[in-house]
Formats: sequence, C-alpha cells, structure tokens
Amino acid sequence: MATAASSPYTLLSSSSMIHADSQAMQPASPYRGHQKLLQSDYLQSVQSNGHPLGHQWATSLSEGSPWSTSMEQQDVKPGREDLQLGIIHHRSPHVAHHSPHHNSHPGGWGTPVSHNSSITSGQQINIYSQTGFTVNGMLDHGGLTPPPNPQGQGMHPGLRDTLSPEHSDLGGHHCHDHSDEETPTSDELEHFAKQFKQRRIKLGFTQADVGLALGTLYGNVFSQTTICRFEALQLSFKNMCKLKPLLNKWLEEADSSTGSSSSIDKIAAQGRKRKKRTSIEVSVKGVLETHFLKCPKPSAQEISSLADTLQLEKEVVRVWFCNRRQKEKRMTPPGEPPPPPSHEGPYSHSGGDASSCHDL
DNA sequence: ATGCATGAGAC
DNA sequence: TCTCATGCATA
Repeated sequence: MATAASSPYTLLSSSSMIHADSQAMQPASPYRGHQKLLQSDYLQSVQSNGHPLGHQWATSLSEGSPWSTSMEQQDVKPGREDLQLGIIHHRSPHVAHHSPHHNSHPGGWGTPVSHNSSITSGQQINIYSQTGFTVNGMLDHGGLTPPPNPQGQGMHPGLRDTLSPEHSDLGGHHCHDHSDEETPTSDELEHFAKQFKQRRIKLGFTQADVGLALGTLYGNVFSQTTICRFEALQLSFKNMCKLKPLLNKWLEEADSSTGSSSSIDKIAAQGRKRKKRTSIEVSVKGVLETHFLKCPKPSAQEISSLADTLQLEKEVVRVWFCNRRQKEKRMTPPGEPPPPPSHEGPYSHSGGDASSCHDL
C-alpha cells in the first residue's frame, strides 16, 4: 500500500484564506425534492451567514504556475485568446484579507439572512490598486453589480420549488432576470450550471481559465476543481449560491467582451506545501467503506484501531471519514433517478446525533 | 473528474 | 474534532 505517511508537511504561511462564511447548507444536489429532508439534517447544527465575499489569499509567489501545466487541455480555445477574461483588469499581487465576521444564522438556506449592512461595515479590505476595484467582497465594476448579498429574501426551502424559475434563455443570454441576488432554487442552479458549462466550452475556456478569471475580475480565485464541481453540482447549496453570481458575471463578460482584452495576469498559487497524496488500496478502501456503513462517525479510538488494522496513519483514516461524509452530503445520487417533487428524499439520516456508534 | 488534504470556524 | 469550502495532485 502506498502510504505517504511520513511526510512533514511544510505549510508555509498559515493565513491563506479566509472563509467569509462557512458551513451550513445543504447538498442541494440535483435532487430537488429531497432537499427538504436534507435540510432538517442541517438544521440541527447549522448556521448560515450570508457573506458575499470570499477569500483571497496572499499571492505569494510560489513554485510555479500549476495552471499552465499538463492539466486542463480538455478544451481548446477556438481562437479567441484575445478575450481572456480573467484578464480584464490586472491586479496587484498583493492581497489582504477580510475579517471573517459572521453572524450565525440558524436556519440554513431557509433563512437567507438579509443582513446586508454588515459587510461593508467591517470588511473593507484592500483595494486593488488600479482598476478602481472595490473589493470588499465583490467589486462593482460598471455598476451592474448588484448588492453583494446573494440572498436577501426569505423563502422556505420547501417553497423554493414553488417558484418556478423563469430561466429559459438557453443559448440566448440576454437580460436574464434570474435571481442573481436572490437565493436561487436548486432547479435554477442546476439549469445555470448546465448552461454555464455549455457556454464556457463554446467560448473556448477551460474550467481553470474561469477560476483564474474570477480571481482577476472579482478578487476570488478558484481552482479548476471548484469550477468543475460547480458545473457538476457537487457543491453545497450555499456554496453554489455563492459562486453563481460570480460565474454569471463572468459569463456576461465573456459573452460581451468580444474584443476587449487585456494582458494576462496570472496569479501565482500559494506556496502551500502539501503532504503527498496517500493512495489507499482498493482492498483497504473496501474495509473503510464497510466501517463507514456501520459507523460513519467513528470515535477517535475507533479510528486509531482501524488505522492500526489497516496500517494507515490515523490522520489518513480520519480524513478519509471526513471526506466520505462530505461526499455523502453532496454526492449526486448515482442511480437515483431524479425523483419528482412529490415525496421526501431518501436522506434519512439517523437522527443526526451520531454521537456514538460502537460496534466493536 | 475525483481522491486525499488543508485550514478556519463551529461545537 | 467535526464540518465545510476549497484545492493540489492524480487517475
């Protein structure tokens, strides 16, 4: 088994990113009909903050540009490299971060927190020195940028389905009135993601391009992974909501900036050194899965013994479970046919207490 | 596209 | 110590 267990992780700077908001939402995956159930799961211990803002990390130089390597050559740019959106404004390589002040709002997405004022008051950060960017969560370039808070009304998740999105601009992206600033329905998100991907490809951009562009344009860089997950609806509902406005803007820019271009300003990645990825053998994974089924939240002690048994680092096992759980929450039900919004979802999480499940 | 990993914030 | 957001590295 390949275990890269003994690797001293040399984490450089610790102040990498600041999450303005974190946790609290549900896996609004494509199954719009199940969300309600999921919701209850979250309601137990979730708080939502509506922070439009993201995080920006110090753009310290680092070892290379991972972006231009052998990764995403999935799409080819037809020939409009001139409109490298992502490059419209160049930014200074310096960053500042906001203070992650959150307001804990119980209620998850059902309670779209409309505490608007908070943002501006406490977190004005750095302003990118030249383009006249106002980065305090978002920039308002041009003025088409609506208030940085994506959610402003309060609708129940259950009601979400009721509101039928009026999106129907497939291929025709004009003045889409979809709630850009409001909490979209998972249906809208799904639709948007689909369209987004389609257009992105048509425009000849890779997921990585978009991620970079978001950083250049709005100050929040995202990786190919994130864009990929967005398109695949593999992010939490809240996360999707947060990214949607940004991606939507990018799309608008990309569509319209037919000719406008600027210099490319690649933002270097952070110099975070990582532990070598551990590859867990299939057989070992099988064991882990088995345990996961029995107990998705093993105690530290259980993890230890399991790790011992499997000859894996405890950390690896712990992380495996964490990732597993996370995956469970967002996973798009593979064989699950998109159930008509008539019944509750399959997500009957056992209570949610998950305090103890010892089987040994 | 996805597995394993990091880290901030919540509990 | 978990959750959640996010991403490097890899298949």
